[in-house]
Amino acid sequence: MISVSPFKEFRDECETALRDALKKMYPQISFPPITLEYPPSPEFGELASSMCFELAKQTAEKPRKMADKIAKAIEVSRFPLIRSVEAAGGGYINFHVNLADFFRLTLEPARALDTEYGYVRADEPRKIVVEHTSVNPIHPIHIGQARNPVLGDALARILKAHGHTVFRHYYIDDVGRQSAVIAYGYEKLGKPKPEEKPDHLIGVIYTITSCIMEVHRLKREIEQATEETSELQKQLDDWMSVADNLKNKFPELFTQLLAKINKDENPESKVNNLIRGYESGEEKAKQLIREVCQLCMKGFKETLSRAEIFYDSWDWESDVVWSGDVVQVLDKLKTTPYAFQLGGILEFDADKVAKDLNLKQQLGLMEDYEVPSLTLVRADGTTLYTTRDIPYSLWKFREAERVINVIGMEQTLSQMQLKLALYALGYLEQAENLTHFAYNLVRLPGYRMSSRRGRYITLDEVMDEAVKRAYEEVCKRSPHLSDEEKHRISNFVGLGAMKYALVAVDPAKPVVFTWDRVLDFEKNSAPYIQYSHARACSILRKACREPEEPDYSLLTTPLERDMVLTLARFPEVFVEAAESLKPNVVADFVNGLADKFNTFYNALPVIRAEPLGLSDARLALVDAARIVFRNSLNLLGIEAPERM
RNA sequence: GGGCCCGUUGCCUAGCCCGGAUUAAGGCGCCGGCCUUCGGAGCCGGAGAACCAGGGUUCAAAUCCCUGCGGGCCCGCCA
Repeated sequence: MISVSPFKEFRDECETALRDALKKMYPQISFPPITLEYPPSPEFGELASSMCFELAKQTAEKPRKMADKIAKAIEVSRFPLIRSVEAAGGGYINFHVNLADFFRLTLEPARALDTEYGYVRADEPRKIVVEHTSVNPIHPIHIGQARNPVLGDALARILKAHGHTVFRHYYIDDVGRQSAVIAYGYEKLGKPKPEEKPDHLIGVIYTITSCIMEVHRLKREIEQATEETSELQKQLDDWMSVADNLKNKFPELFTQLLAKINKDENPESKVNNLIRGYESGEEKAKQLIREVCQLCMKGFKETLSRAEIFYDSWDWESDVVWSGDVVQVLDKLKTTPYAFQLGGILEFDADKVAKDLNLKQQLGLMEDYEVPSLTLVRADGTTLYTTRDIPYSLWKFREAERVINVIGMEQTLSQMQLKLALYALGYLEQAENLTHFAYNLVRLPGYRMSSRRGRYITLDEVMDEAVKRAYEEVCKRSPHLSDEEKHRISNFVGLGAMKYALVAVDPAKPVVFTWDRVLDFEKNSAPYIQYSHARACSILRKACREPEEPDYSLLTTPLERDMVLTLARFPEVFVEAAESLKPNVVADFVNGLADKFNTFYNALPVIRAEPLGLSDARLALVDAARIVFRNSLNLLGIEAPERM
């Protein structure tokens, strides 16, 4: 029987030992579940308990005295992995692991399980949909949005490794107003054929069209206003300066579009007609909008596959609408007490659902907080984004028991309303298994990205720049390589650096984008970890032998102890990342492993170590490290190269 | 007005959910070392310095609770 999670075996032994000793020495007291923590220093062992501080109150003893009695009561000989137990400090109980056995218990399974090491299976494997990216097909994917696919992809990989069946879905939002705007501009220009990446052209047309329309609308509003117009005037000035900017950057397109749009008496109503037509399935609108969106999606697929991020399903929002499911859901909602008419529109009373089903605490809300209601249907009969998201969520639940939506945290409210709508419809299980995986925005220094203003850095640009910088590094560091080799290396180094920068930070924290931050090649970066992996591979390659007779008792330095402990904890770290949906935990872990590995590498010889038993033990250690590097990087969607 | 999230050194980040032991841990930057030894995208050493503030709970608080302050986001017939 090989150990799937070596450190957990030791932990389990310590827990049992402690529990038994407590029961034996203090049968009269009640105690909570055993907890163990990592001691701050090796002299305190590998695991420690501070339970005596709390429990000593029940017996009116000094914590230290209690700890002494318990430590003495533990029969170490019953537990193969526990070398010794002692009381320490004011009342700690410290457990020391039997190092030589523990090394064997860690290194052998790691090497035997190889590509599976660390990937502990979930107790109950489930079918899970991870919906991510879902960038609107109206402009190129920009760096702010790129945090989404990188996180979503890592999440999907982690859950899959945890034994779940994972489906990665991209939701193509083609029904909203923004699609009608781009379609309108695209048609006005005579459906131009893109010469470069189609999503870039679409982005320019969208920005110009929406800017011109915004200026139109504001001018009209100012004309018709009966009161104060200074606020509107300010907005108008703002948009006029955006317009100037666009005119300078894209003079031809801008002039053409302006002339064409100005011919329309009321561009706004043309766009509204398109929205209505598309939603109700009019052939002409269908053809036009699908064409623009397809064109843009072609560009997206290019970008995403370059980033090595792939999907199992591309879901068109319009298909949800045309299937009739939106109408069906609305009809059903109308029969509940939670839908009501308000001056020609249909509203959803999210707060009433939360109250009736007593969900506020569960949703993390104060009892007196009133959840805003949600508009389901406009006065003209068309639906809104969140409305359509209700049947779409049910689609996703058709193939999965759990749905994770990777969506920016600015959508927290609408995601909550969506969940409440599922409750209102009686889909309790689905509502409970719907998770909003929220992440914070990526900002440019000084201002927020705005796709409507054409103010963004595209993911394509970031990848180009990343690879370009990586190429310069490769040329500096490995001038002897062939140019083809240099390009291959700079590709995975650049992309890795970018992904790592986006996945390594707690998603709840905002990221300010700077090139230096994203394209880091030093410590605490993907290239640093890739390099460590390549170094490990290099040693194994040069050793030209298998570690056939490792003598683990010869691994006696603190560096070796640290490394093995880290390798042994990988399965536990993985489980935490998978169960609490924290890809950044993996990034943090593997970076720490690289630190330890490089220190070890620098301080101790492996191949030439004497005697052979020691050399073999260190080789096994390096091999296990190589495996953990690779398996960790795989979870993050970052390549683990054998040379670089 | 209400809600959610964030606040750790000159800058960036980990630790917070689940409170524990010495000196709060790393990276960037700064200073000084290390290539006749398995790959210097590395290693070793040094200087420096921080848990937003104030209360509370506790034997013990960066971590839990309360009140403020600062920043971001949301509260739309946008997505």
